[in-house]
Amino acid sequence: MTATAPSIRPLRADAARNRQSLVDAAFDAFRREGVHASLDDIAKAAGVGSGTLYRHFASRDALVLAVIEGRLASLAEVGAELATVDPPIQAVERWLAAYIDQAGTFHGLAGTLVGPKPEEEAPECHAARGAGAALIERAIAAGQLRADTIAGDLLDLAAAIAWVGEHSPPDPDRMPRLLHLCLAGARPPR
Amino acid sequence: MTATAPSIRPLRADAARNRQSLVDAAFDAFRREGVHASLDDIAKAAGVGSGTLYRHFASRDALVLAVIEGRLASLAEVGAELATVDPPIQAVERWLAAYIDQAGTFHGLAGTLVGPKPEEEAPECHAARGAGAALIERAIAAGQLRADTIAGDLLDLAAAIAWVGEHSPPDPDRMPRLLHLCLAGARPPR
DNA sequence: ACCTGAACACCGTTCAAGT
DNA sequence: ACCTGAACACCGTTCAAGT
Repeated sequence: MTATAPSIRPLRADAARNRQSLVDAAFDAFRREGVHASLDDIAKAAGVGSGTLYRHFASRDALVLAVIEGRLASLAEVGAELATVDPPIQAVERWLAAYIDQAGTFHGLAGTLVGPKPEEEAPECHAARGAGAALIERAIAAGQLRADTIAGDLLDLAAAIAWVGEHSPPDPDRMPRLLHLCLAGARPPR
Repeated sequence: MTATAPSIRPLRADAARNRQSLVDAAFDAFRREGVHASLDDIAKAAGVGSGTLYRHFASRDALVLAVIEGRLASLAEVGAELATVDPPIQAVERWLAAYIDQAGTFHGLAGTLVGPKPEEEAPECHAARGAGAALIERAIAAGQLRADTIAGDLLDLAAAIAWVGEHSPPDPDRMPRLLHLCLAGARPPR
């Protein structure tokens, strides 16, 4: 299931409006209370019946994805831009830092991003992670990461670092430090 | 709040029995459904009223801690035993592997263990993490970890690795691999 | 001192009835 | 085609009444 695959036919005008209201209301609620905010309250805040929420979003994850869709897309773009930045390992570090940053937008979001099962991974999520993986492969090819580095390991570790951030007292230095540590561990022996 | 600090006076016999039934029932439920299993069901399975559960355990975390108390204690013991194992970095790796392993006992348990706020950290949890920190300090003193390594960083990364495990398809090689990567990142530059 | 279980407020999800 | 909101099953938490 590809989570809110937009139907080929456009939505009826009122349905499109409702959908957008739900996404807006969800953004507010997630920012205030995390991704486990009450769906009922979101529907109320959007001014629609709860059934309408379920009609548009089959699951909580689908709604979360819809809310961060744009951010995931820009993460993919950033990846494309960084593809020419040298040294390659720097590009990787910058991109992963951005990924961690995005994963910290809402409390609980890291759990939506980690280890997606291929068959149920949303396309935007796949694109974003693919962009990161490409940068990692480039750094491997340049000999700046071990040849046996697994891109998924570093992506999931980045999500895990964001998760640590959700459970720690705020410390702006900590997450870059943890990221740097993980990347250092993936450098080739010299 | 130190979570289920055992009162000085022993419990009445029936209360002690109820408490143990609750811990046993919770263990089963957590193993089957993770640490977010229904507290009502646990009380039912233990054959007590739900109020009794709340009387013995002020919060879900307190119940979780009571269930893993023994495992945390043995983690502290293992730490003491490893304090003479050489090389020190090996002792650290073995202990953190055990920590990750324990954190994987129940789905959701990693979240109970990560980044505990000092003032509300349970004593058993404090003892276990202290044992790990001691091994880390020893490895630092031996020059096998960077001098600026922060023990809490490695402990939380270990919990984070266990969390990744909760969200990935089972792969027995992955978590040792991720741990090894993190430790490699904390080795001194040479 | 401790236990019970009804009561309350809340939440996710479905679906018959409406437009 | 889409929306509404009542209905259902469930859950955490409290507390008056009991022993």
